[in-house]
Amino acid sequence: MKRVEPEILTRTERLADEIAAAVLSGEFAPGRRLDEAMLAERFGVSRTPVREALRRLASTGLIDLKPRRGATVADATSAQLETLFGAMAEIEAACARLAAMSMTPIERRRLQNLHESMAALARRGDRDEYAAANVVFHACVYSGAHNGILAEFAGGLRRRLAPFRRAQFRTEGRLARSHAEHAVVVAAILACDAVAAHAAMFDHMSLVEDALGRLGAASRASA
Amino acid sequence: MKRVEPEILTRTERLADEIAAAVLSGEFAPGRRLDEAMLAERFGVSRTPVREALRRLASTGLIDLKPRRGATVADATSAQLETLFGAMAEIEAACARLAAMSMTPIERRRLQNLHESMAALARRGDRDEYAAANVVFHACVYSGAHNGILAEFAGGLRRRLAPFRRAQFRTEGRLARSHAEHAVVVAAILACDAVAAHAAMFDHMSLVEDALGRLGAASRASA
DNA sequence: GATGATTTGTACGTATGTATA
DNA sequence: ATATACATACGTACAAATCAT
Repeated sequence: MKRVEPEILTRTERLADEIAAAVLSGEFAPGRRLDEAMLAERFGVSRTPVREALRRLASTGLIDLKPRRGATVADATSAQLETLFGAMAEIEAACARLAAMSMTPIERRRLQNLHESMAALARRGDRDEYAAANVVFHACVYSGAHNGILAEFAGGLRRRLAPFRRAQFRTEGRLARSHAEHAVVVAAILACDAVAAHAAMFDHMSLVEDALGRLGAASRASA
Repeated sequence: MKRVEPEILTRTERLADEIAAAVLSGEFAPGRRLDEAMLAERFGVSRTPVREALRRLASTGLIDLKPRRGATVADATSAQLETLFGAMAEIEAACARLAAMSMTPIERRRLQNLHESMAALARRGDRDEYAAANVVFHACVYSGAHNGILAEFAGGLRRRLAPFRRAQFRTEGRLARSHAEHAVVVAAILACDAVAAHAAMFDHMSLVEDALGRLGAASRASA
């Protein structure tokens, strides 16, 4: 059996995840200055991966980055972040719609099997395994849409938002809810119901945005 | 009076622009490997700004970047026309959906005025003027969606498809039909009917594809 | 399948620009 | 306003992984 690619994570990527988690947990408050030396020491790496992680996070809008003036934690209300999540929801929903219409029987079967195998992971609460399987799940939908351009867009957005998505599975009960939402998506796709697939996927993606919205509201309230 | 910030450009940013220009001009063909040392020598800088420029370009989707395997120019131009048009239809439809929900009264008014002014152009059969106005019309919908990322995607697709779209308004009666289709889109957006706006725009874009499909079939038949 | 060449990932030093006293 | 301190942008060296032979 062919294994999915082993998901190589470079130090920069892990760092980006950790910094994002620190920001989302509120440890690094909005407006706080993030200087490279501090981050390097704190996470036990040199400044090079720190720099690259900061660039990556800046592209998602999580932090602001000005030349020669360093990085600060962006206001969680940053329009860019909201925009990214909104675009992601739209494009994933479009992929689900197309997938419902044009997936082959084999692709449908594969999606179903994958979804069922994820039930065990959700029950076990195995966050890492579930997160990995989740990536495959969504990739299935992309490829099932049979549109390389949309898949490319979706993949690009997913990469940009990866730190938030990984952090998200840390919240309690998220796995079970995610799996339940997937079930609705899968049912609609298997039933070839394009409208329902669109709606189900849109809902699923919107919940991530909700979590972030609550975070932003909380930090605004405390200010 | 406060001046806008003087826009300091770091070496990395200038490099990203130059590399992007080389890719878009076709000098760096899709699929081509972009190794850091080559780029560094060619543009007369060290590898550090090259690396950061590549990270930045990867986040826009212009190049592919895999850990330990380097960068390649994203294979976008090899994608089939059908896929491009399909993606375009989906994204335009998504923009129309969002626009129906979130356009401001002023934006709605502007869209309506523009649409009405295009009626005269369609009646006169002024293809060039109509085509120009058509670009503005769709740009209105993008900006009305209030999502910069989707607008960016839509604009990029429109640019890529521009050569194919130019021919389309030559078809007899196409102007009148286009305007009639726009009318449905505008009505749905003004009525804040998200579902109808999505459907109307999707139809509109699909018909464009159809027209081109017939054109392609005709040229193939004559070959 | 092993080995060497090439290229990326990482560490760290230096210079320049920014902010502060 | 000038100087001082400090953080960033860039350059370079080394290590590790990939690929070509």
